[in-house]
Amino acid sequence: MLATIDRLGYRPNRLAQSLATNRTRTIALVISELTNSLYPPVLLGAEAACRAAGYDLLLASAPDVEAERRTIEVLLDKRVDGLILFSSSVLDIDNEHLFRAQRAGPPVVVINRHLPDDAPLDQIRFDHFGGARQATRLLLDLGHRRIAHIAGPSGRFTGRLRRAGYEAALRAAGIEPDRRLLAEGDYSFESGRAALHALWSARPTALFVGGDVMALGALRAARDLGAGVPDDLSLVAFGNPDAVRYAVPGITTIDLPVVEAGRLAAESVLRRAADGRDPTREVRTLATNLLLRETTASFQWREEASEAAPAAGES
Amino acid sequence: MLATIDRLGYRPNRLAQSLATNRTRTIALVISELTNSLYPPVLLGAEAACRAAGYDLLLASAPDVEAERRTIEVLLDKRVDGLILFSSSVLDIDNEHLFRAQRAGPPVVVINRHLPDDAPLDQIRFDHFGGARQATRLLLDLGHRRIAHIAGPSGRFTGRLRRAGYEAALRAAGIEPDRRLLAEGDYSFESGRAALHALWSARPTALFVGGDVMALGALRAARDLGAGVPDDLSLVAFGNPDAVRYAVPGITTIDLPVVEAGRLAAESVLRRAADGRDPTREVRTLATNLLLRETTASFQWREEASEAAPAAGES
DNA sequence: TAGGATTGCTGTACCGGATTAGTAAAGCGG
DNA sequence: CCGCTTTACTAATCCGGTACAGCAATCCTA
Repeated sequence: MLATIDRLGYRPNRLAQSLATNRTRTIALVISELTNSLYPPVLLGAEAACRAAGYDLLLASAPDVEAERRTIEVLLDKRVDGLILFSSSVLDIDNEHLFRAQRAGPPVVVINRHLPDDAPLDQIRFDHFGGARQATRLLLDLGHRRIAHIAGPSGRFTGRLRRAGYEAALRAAGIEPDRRLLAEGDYSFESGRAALHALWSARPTALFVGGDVMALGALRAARDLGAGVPDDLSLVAFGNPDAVRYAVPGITTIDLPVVEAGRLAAESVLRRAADGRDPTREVRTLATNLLLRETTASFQWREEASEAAPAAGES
Repeated sequence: MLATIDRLGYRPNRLAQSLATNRTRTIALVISELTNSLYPPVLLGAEAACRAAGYDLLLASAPDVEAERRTIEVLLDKRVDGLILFSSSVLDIDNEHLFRAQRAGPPVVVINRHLPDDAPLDQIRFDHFGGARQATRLLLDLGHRRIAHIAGPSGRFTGRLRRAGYEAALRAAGIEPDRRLLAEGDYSFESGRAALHALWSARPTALFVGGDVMALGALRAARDLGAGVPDDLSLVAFGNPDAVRYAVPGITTIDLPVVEAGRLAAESVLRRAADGRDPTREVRTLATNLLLRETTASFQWREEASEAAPAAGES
């Protein structure tokens, strides 16, 4: 009997099955920029968790909020059993459609999105503040005092939090953040390059860059300026180590646990899909990892001495 | 009446709808490596075409052939109306599952996959041979005679075709390809770097690299070797210009019309989804574009002259 | 104005399974 | 060996729509 079924190549019609059971055994992962190097590992983690639970994972792209709204509608129409969003870090977007989806539809979990702690859905966060503090501390521990920062856009919470972490670390070391040592970029290569050019007159000996691609730009700027890295300038980046993989020298990076984020998000959504409506909400914040590579070195007096005039001391 | 429907937020159950109509108004795009910089534009093109036709586009990942097989099963189970595959360029994979899907299920179209001309599905191809010939001709026209080539893996048809185009261009110019000017890489940065190091003793004045990331590696190698680009070595890459976006100098690249490939693939699959089973098969080959940037320059005698001994002439 | 054609609406049979009720067969203890 | 419970299989109903048939009402033309 079973052999016959197999021989005839029978496959139950999942549409009919889903219509009857009201479950599709499918989770959807909504991503914004396909190019973002953080996605592949997130997908990896989520996919593994889903397969382990016997669920399928579908992907959908949503380049902007409007597309996200549409995409979510489509996925709800397809009756997915769960929704994972890893999208925009923009601050002032309207998230009402997420709440509506979560209310009427399947469980929703967001990764790295700016939502209040008491938002009615599970959240996976990265510790941008702590990571930035970690980066800055490293530079402080190496003896640097004039530590510049190229921040992400202030319209993104990632940019804001990282800057806040940087400033907190400085203050904890008794250093008042210097306006002239701060620049803002837009996460692009060019903005990173321009930022370091602009900062250079303030004579930083170390630099914490709030984004991986911007760090590549800063590295280029250092070469433009004839500044040796790490001899004349120590550099720490924040972001995906894979994105800066081909840079020379290898950039010391604050790494985000993205695979784990994907896994946790999937597990979260799967649990809720199985257990029915559980009103409790989880907000988990994942710690960053420091990946020491070649762009960080102890502060050396010689550079300062070789300059025309030593900068006014600040301590 | 319609207002009431709207106010109550009624949405027809697509599962039931699809079960009854046997159509899901959904196309699936199967991708292998999420990191591949060619995907975003393909997605762009395919998505636009699908939306224009009122279809939804879903994504699914399939890192290897086994995963691809599974993924296709899942998508067939979901009763998608069409399947676009843009996956592996490996030569000796078993494509039987594709044919089976096409036979029993929705129309299938492949982008850049090694299949015989008479395979029972639509194909979108890139003119790897022509593009490589175009690249090599450019270098020939600039006066170069010692043109090296870093080929992709011979286990990939992309690697083979590009190498063939390179050799054809040389022969057409009366130059017999020189074994010592040929190296094979695996499309990785490191292999490109190592390849140019290995080729250097053969004194090339120009280099055609069969892959974008390998070209970055070659560029690095040139710097390792103290060779100025393009002064001492002209360089043309094959692949996605975006992938080498941040390289200095800007790498002259043979560009693939990926957006168009996505669009054509979607249109193809949509047409078949609508028109029913049409036994004719289309194989379309898309021409490449030459993107002139900064790594190509005319051959200058001075370099040869400055060398210890001129290479044995070949023409 | 009658007859045939077009239009509009209602009713019913599916689509392909899951679920549950219903029934027959088998198992069990007394 | 009988009556009751357990197990096995069959039949009916439902999931939420689509599609087509059937019929009444309206329209057109000769």
